[in-house]
Amino acid sequence: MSKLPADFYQKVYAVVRQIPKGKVTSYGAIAKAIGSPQSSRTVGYAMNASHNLENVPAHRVVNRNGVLTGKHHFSGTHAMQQLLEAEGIEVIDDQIINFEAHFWEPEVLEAKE
DNA sequence: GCCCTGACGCTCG
DNA sequence: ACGAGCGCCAGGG
Repeated sequence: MSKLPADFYQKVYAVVRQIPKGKVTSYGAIAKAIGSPQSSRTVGYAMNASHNLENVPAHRVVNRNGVLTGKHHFSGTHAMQQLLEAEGIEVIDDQIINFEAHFWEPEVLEAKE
């Protein structure tokens, strides 16, 4: 029942929206938080749709290497990097410096079966 | 209804 | 240690 694909998106948005300023997380962490650690790809896919939502700071979401893999999908070329730097996160060559220090692990949402 | 693509991640060579 | 390939889920043509 609550396993609808659309629900998957909502979960992703919910987690990303909870990312505090100056913090970042990875697709895999979100995927795991929503109960689908293997759906890391789908998480990124959901982020693409989240572009229409302002409540979803997609620029705070990077891959497990701390690389701005999705910056290419942003408005400009370094728009994502600019946003992260504005929050105090140092980004060089699409790579977040001290990624671990800025890493924020999302809380696991309770799946309502 | 089938095939391909995609903002990832892990395993194998 | 590095590179290539496969698996995962969902959407679009």
